[in-house]
Amino acid sequence: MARRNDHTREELIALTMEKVNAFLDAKPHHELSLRKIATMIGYVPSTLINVFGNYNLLLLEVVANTLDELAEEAKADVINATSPEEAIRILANCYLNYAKTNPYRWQLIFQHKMAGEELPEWQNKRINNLTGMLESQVAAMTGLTDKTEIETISRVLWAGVHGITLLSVDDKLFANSTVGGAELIDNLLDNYLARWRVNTDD
Amino acid sequence: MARRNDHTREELIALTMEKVNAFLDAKPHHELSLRKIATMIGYVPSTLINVFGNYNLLLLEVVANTLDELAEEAKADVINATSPEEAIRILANCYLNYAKTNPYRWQLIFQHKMAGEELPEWQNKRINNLTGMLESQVAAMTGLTDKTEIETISRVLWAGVHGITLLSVDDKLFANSTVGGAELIDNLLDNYLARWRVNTDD
DNA sequence: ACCTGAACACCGTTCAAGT
DNA sequence: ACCTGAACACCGTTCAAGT
Repeated sequence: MARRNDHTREELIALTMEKVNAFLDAKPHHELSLRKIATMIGYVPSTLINVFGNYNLLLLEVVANTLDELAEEAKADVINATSPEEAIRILANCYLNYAKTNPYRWQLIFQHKMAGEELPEWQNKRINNLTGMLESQVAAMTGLTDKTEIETISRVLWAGVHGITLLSVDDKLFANSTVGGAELIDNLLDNYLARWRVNTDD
Repeated sequence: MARRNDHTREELIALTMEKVNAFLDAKPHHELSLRKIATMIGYVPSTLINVFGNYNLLLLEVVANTLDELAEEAKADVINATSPEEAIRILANCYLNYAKTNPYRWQLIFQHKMAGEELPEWQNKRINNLTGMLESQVAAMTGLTDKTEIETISRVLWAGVHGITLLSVDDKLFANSTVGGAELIDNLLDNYLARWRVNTDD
């Protein structure tokens, strides 16, 4: 293949993201490779290394895209909430639904390892953005002011929903009955949140 | 290397498990490879394929070993429980502690993918054995008889503890404060189990 | 019949050679 | 100066050749 200059650096990034996301709509990320991506976009592996630094950083870019998409959906969904508790429930179901409809992209977020390197600051920001949404609703619902307490409750909720989603997407619930992820999330929230629920009859 | 017959098939399996477990005490499984294992035990890659079928099945054997070890520890720990709720708490902490002390072996259980092939029956048995321990304690604590309800509660507990453990081992809790896995598990159980706790003052 | 060396088709990354 | 072809050091798996 001769020297190519059909695309700018930005176009190459966009093209790569597009093709990788399309691939992850159908197949898990462990069937993907740098060389396959290079073929998909009509360039050579070393071109991708040139643009992204290495394969790990390319995947991190994909993860960033996915987190942005998830955050957008979450923001669009919580608008309809009429109470903080409903907002928490909407966020939890949004998380499960996103993972169920985009299993391979969602799995990549958590199966992606930085292999020694530090997570870039912009990635931490993205995650703090998501956890921040939850924390503000927890604060509003419970009326608590202690930061550590709000953080603890938010982490428990997130870990719980995350665990249910994970086992649900991986089909590792091993339930003999037909208990699905949505029912488990309902059960978790019904009972865990009961402690802080303000009596609506007051 | 000349033809080797120093070990029986069983000795080769035991030798492999020993070396792999030792490796996973220090390094994550994604730094492991069939070829490295072969070198470790002084054999050739194709010998391992001959014994285990393929690399995936070799790792599955390691996972089985780990699950057995975890089940043993869990069994040894619950004996000291003076109530079903305490048993649940012990099981949860045993899970977290095992994962914390053997992070790379624990990660392998859930990061290992069968790549299309079905999970063997003996592996399902091992997992049912572990979830069964939890279900019987949930049944004892709540006094519920509905199988689906017991299963739901058990799955929520497991997913919750699993999620907390996962984020804790991966250092993905992103907590600014010093909230650790143990505190989160306590918080989850304190509040989630409250609904079914029999008043001890009665 | 059983075991394995060599070959095969991959992989991510490097860097000298070309434009 | 910038881009990339070819090379490098890996990977899991196959199977013909050897014992």
